[in-house]
Amino acid sequence: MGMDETVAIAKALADRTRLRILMALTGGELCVCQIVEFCSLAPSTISKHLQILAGCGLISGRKDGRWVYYHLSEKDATKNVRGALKWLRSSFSDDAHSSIDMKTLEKVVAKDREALCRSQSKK
Amino acid sequence: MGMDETVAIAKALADRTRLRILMALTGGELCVCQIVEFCSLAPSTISKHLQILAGCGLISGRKDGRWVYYHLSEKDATKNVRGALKWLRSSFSDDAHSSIDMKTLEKVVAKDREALCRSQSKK
DNA sequence: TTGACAGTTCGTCATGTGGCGAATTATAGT
DNA sequence: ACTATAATTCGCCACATGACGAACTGTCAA
Repeated sequence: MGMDETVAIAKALADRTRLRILMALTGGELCVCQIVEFCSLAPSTISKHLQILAGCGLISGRKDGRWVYYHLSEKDATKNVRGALKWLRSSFSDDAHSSIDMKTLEKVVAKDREALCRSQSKK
Repeated sequence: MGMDETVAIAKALADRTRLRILMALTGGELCVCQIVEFCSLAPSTISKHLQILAGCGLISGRKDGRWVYYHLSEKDATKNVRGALKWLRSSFSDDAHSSIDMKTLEKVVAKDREALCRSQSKK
């Protein structure tokens, strides 16, 4: 506990891509391939971001077969993490751009998950 | 407004020195030379940190003669900044290390301000 | 007006960070 | 067992960041 934890959390939040991931996860858990599609970045890049977010407890992963689903930490999180997520939620709620981004997300979620993964492997 | 502001705030918080400055300022405004002493870093380094914190509205400066005093933003801050500061306050309050740091700060504040500046110019 | 000095800005350097593709790991289907 | 594939890890590169000292700016005192 202490300042180092706070620095780690702030570092995790100090990146646009990671904030977009967290914002996307406010709608519920997502598969890695969905996050990759949403962010339009390489799977290796997204995986690294997810490790950073999970490393300080902001998100948690759940493995289901070949797929891994990530979700925001809730009750299980430290008080510090919960405070950070609370700030983020209020920040997103008065963010005009978020709503545009959320539409992008809806399109991704609407796609069939298997078709999505197949389309990624073609690249 | 929006995500860019949130990223800027998070970047500003993503550094141990800047967090220590913010923590110190929770006790009220401080002169730059006091912050320099508290952090044990070069004035140019501290100045840069203060510009970053002020740049996203977390702190404000007040010039008084040759001295500049910085303080945490309050009512004048955006909702986003106020949310971030609220998170930080709760974070500092359960930080065991903060109390040690605050004693360091007390010693700095206890020193005569002019004597402090003189001792710095000797270096 | 000249000198001293608080603070900022500038130039430089070492280190940290985000991006990608290639290689690796683990799981599902044939 | 073998192949395909979701995800992670590794190695690399370009760029951002934090540190310093030197130079600059503005203000007070002699």
